[in-house]
Amino acid sequence: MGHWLDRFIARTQGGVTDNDTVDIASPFSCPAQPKDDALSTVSLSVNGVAVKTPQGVISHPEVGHTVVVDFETRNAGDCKLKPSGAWRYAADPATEILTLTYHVAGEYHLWTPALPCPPLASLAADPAITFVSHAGFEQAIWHHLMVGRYGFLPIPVARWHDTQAACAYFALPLDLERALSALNLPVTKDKEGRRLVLSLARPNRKTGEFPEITPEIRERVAAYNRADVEGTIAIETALGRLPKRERRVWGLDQTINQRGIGIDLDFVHAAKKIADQQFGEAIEEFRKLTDLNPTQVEKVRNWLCENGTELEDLRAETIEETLKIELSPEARRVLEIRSRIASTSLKKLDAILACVGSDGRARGLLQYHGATPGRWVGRLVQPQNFPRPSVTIEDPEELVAAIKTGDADALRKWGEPIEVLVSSLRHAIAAQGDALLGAGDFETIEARVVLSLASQHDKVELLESGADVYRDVAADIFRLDDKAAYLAIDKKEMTPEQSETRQIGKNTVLGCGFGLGWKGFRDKYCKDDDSLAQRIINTYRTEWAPKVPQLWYDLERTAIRAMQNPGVIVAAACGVRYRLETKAELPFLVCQVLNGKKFHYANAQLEMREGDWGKRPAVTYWAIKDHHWRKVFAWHGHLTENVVQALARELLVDAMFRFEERGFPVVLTVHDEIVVEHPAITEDLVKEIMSERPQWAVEIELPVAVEAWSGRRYRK
DNA sequence: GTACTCTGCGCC
DNA sequence: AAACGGCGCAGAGTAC
Repeated sequence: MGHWLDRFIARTQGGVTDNDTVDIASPFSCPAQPKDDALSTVSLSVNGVAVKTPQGVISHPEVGHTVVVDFETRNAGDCKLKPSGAWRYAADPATEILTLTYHVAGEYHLWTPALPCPPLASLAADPAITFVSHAGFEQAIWHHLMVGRYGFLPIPVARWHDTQAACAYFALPLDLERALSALNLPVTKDKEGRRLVLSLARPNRKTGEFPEITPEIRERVAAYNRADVEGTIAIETALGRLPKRERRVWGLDQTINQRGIGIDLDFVHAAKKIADQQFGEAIEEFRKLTDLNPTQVEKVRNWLCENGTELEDLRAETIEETLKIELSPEARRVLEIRSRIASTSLKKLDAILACVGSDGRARGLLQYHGATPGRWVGRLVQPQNFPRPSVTIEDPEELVAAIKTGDADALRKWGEPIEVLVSSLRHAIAAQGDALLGAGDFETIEARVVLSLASQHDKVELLESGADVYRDVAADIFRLDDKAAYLAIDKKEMTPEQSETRQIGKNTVLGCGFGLGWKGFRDKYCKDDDSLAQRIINTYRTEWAPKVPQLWYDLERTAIRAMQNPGVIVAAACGVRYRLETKAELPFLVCQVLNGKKFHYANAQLEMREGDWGKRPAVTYWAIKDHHWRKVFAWHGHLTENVVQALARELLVDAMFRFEERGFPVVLTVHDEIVVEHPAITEDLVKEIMSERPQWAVEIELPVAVEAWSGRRYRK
């Protein structure tokens, strides 16, 4: 092993190179259980004037430098928190604060908008004080209401700590209640309080008036409010602060979420007008034929069955196949409409309108460390799953101009109007003022990382040489008659069908890299052909990339050894290390990748499992799965995927910091893609900034390739 | 009304 | 020597 691995091990001998040190203020230390009961504290400390701590006596160095805050609010208008997000909601003039509970120096205090509050004001003014809250809501309310309406001083991001970000980092549930429960901390379930707060944001059905906030109601809300502060303190005490580098990443996340991304509202309104009209017509026609809604899956299936067409499901692919055979005209029409209507992508237009601010920017679209290995996940508009265009047009502005006419017929020269709209959805995002968007993505990054980690260098080189391995694999899967001709097509000249075939080849290479079995492959790509699926999977594992399966099994063995030896760092051949640690009295399997970045498997256990190959140990952990906190098996493919995604995320984060340092504000990230907004951004600059490699990538001989563009509008 | 499950769809 | 890729959202239907 005379290569990078030796150097790596030599460099890191003696333990974990830990970049995970705490960098802000002092650890939080105050009792999770208050001494006083809720109501006495509430009534005795309204607006910060505590009986035991008279106004003016609170001196900041003695309070642990920390204030834990939680707001209860309502909107006596039509702005809803969930679709609008915290920033639009907080900026809405009809949003009002019901109560603010804050905890400082071991005591709970209540603030309401009625009175000034000198102690709270001086806490906000003191740069040494950190404000702690669960999620970004409190920051948004502070900015728009406490500062904007009540004259408190602003609290910059650097002075906030987010317990939800800590939950995300440790791969715990993000909502307060389930995070507490996962950590075995006491959970206060105040369903009545919750109902009360919700009811205050709804007008009375008879009178149409919003409920009046009486002192009694406010007192009840305050009790509910206090429970959330208690919960936030409990999380803070259990998890502490983010490690240094992650604290920086979170700070960048907050900056991106708060700066928002530019929206072309004229475009969105016009697109929505066409979409509503087209959907309206299609649904009406569908109703005439079936007396049903196209979205009623089970009922539509029954209707089709009664009309002579039996379908196992109504997925687009199934419908596409069915349309190839002979059908009654009615059934054909029903299927055509259904497949068009089923795409809910155009709902993004509504999602954009719900969360965009009065300055035309949408905020809060990303969740820090949303996935186990640390990638962001999308929120509100879900900017990470914009449809890839099926209709491609040289100049987006021509298409945008056509959509802005609001006339569906203006789109027909490119195709069916709904399909054209779906294809153009990304263009709703646009640079503002004289700025441009610049975007770059790391080409085939996951395949490169997994092959590099596995030391399958011949295939890394193949990818680097620009060979289209995806098309190569696709040609095999679909047994294309003229493979050479397919490989020879210029990528930009490919028909949608040819691109789609290539996309399947891409998914295959990715899936195979992460342990996809032949049955899984068969069900996805070749339903009736066991032997083809077996052949392809077998070829990948034994001929194409034989070192990759070794990587899987090594990672799994290493994780199991770490589980068997609590506290001991166990390294895999690729340099990735695992250790079973205890955090908040729970076992966490910690995985540390090549640059020191850690990610976590909460409540990890070793379990003997009966499989096809006899009884063997398996790692289990707990994660949110289908909205539930439940046990999950960490099988080899899963462990490998997590490691690869963590490394890909680190490359991305490094590049995001480089953009910011060079003055190019990042406005979006989509896993392997970064979007910045600046008048001077160019394709070449994006490539230059993103192509720089960190030392670890050089050491594992991981080449990065960046595909980039710049322009006024977001596009693929 | 709210919470949950299921189907379906989109991206990486 | 060997499985189940990850993620969020919309809408329908159901239970409470």
